[in-house]
Amino acid sequence: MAAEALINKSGLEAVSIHRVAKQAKVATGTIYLYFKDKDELMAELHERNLRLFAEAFLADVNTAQSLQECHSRLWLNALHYHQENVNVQRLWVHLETLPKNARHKALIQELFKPVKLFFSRGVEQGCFKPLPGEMLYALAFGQILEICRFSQLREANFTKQDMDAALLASWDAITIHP
Amino acid sequence: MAAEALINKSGLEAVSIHRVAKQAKVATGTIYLYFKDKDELMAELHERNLRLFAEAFLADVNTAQSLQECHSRLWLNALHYHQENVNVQRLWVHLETLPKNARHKALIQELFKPVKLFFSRGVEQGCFKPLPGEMLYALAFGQILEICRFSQLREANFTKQDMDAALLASWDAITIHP
Amino acid sequence: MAAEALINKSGLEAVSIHRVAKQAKVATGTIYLYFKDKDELMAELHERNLRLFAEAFLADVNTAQSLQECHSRLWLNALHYHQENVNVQRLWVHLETLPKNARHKALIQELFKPVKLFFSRGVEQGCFKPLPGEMLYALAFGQILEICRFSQLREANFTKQDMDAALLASWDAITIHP
Amino acid sequence: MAAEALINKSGLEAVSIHRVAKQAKVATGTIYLYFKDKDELMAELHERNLRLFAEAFLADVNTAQSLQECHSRLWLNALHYHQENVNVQRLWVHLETLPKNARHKALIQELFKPVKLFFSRGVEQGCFKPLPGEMLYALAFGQILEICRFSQLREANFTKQDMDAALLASWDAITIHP
DNA sequence: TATGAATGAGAGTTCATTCAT
DNA sequence: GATGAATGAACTCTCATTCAT
Repeated sequence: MAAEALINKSGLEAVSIHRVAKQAKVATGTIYLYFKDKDELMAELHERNLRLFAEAFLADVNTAQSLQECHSRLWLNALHYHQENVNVQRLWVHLETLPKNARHKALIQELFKPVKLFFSRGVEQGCFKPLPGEMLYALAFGQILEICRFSQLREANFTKQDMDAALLASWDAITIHP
Repeated sequence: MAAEALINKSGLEAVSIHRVAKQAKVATGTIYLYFKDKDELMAELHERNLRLFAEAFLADVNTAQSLQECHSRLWLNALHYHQENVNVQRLWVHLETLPKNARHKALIQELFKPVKLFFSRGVEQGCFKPLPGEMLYALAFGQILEICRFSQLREANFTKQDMDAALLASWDAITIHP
Repeated sequence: MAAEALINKSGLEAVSIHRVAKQAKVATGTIYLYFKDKDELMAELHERNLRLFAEAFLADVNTAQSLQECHSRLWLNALHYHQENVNVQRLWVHLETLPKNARHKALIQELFKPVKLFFSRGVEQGCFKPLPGEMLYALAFGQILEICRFSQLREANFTKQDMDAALLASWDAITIHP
Repeated sequence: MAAEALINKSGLEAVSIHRVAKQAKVATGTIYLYFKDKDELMAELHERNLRLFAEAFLADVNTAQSLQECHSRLWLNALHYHQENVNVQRLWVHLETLPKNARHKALIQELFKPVKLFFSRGVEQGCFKPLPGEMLYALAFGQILEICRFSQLREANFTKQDMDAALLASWDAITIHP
């Protein structure tokens, strides 16, 4: 989508219908044949981003793998995605304030169902803490955005070892300890 | 500050100089007596927010307390702050893309120095994982924003027990395990 | 052009984008479809004025005419133009302070080439003083603006004879005397 | 006057009451104790400029000198003044469109009386063309602004000889030829 | 007299949206 | 379906002017 190129090039503020049309090499009015208004365009952009993230997040993850292997892949996938798509964060934060329609929530449910299953599997096996899936998600992956922010703002330069330790810490956070 | 009320009322987009002036019950031009331009207004708003957050975050925390007690208070302070100041997140993400000036970074360093000390104390005592302060920060508190997001979007209703477990998980994430 | 009408009606200060749009009976934004910004609008206005002046100045002047006939027509043309376009002077003075781009200077060179040729012809024939074209221009036509100013401000009412004498004086100024 | 410094520093557009007050190291309101409004301030600025110009114009000119000596001094005085006070031209053009009050006209009459006398003396002696003083003024000095404009815009570099010739041409313009 | 904070109209400019072609 | 000129409200910012102190 053309709007995406714009965001990555010049930031969220640069997204105007005019510029999106120019980038997509169509006329201004044409945009309105495909989207009711700018909000809808942004919502679909968000949906697209969610799909892309889900795809990247779940890449090479399957039920045949051990819990820890799954966790490790998910965590690293999320890390790499956010490291490479810095502007997406801003878009998310921006769009998440819009009134969520049911369709949207259903999509999220569907996209992240495998993650939910992964967590419930872990809980059933007595490996993960007995908590709701959303909470385990937050505990397991919530640090990633923060880590990326520190890296991006050059307030910290984390080493490979630091990252490995973070991955392990994420595992420590969700698993049961003696 | 009037701009704050607006953000909490109608979101970041609603912050126009006109509206800020109206909210503050002054004329448009008056704003420009106190701020060079909108960027400065937003930057000072950010600074103010940082201070307020730091204050709330560090409330009732002192070096006489045990590491775990400190951690517990910090975590709960952060949680409550974010639960009560939902829109602040969006402001932060917005403002963090602006070019950070040195003054800004210095402020952050200063405000969060006690947190840094807390982490280095824990590392020295062999209790926390030997990682940079920023990483421990991300591991200990990074889930909080995510937890709040889930709560706010009503995608999950966490119980008191869930929250306690999350606090413990945060502790698990940063401490060394046998 | 609508901006022109405004200048003639209410002076240079009255030229605001809003008013120009109103005069032209279009919306404000429409102006910006045709001009990048106000500077460009003013620059094109200036260019237009230069062309109109050059056209009026050179009307009915050709190389078949004697030097004195040429001079006489040029002088009267300039006089009539300035008498009928009083506000143009102000616009010129205003615009001449803007940084002149190369395109602008080239236009002036081109528009007034015939005048330059006229002066160099006169110099070659030993009739005009051997001076640069610009100087001869100033000597031959520089009084006209001043004459118009006096007339306009009603500080003097010149007769037809006065004007004829001024034309002759202009000729005296540039020609060689025994 | 403080406004003058501003004009010479940053041009006519930079003259705002705020800046004038700052330059003069008084409060904004203080300006309004001495001037009814901005128009009056500008009018007095104009008056001041007229006085300064008249003074410079008439420097070292007296009735004991020959007509040609007088003319020569006046012409050179005017030239030097305009060469050194480029911004004044713009101010004049700007202010001359304001409605001239009687006081203003009287001042001009008074300031330039010696020039008028000079011209009438020349006419009486049969040396100058029998024309109104204003016309002779235009013929004798009207080229100067044009010469300065060419010089300033670097469209021409006049030599000392060119200038001398221009002075002579001015004399030729106003005197009677056999 | 002198101050300077406050005013609010109006400047230039952008942009989501419409509609005749 | 597709166009893109036109719209006009809303934006940021400036400035002559006022008035309580």
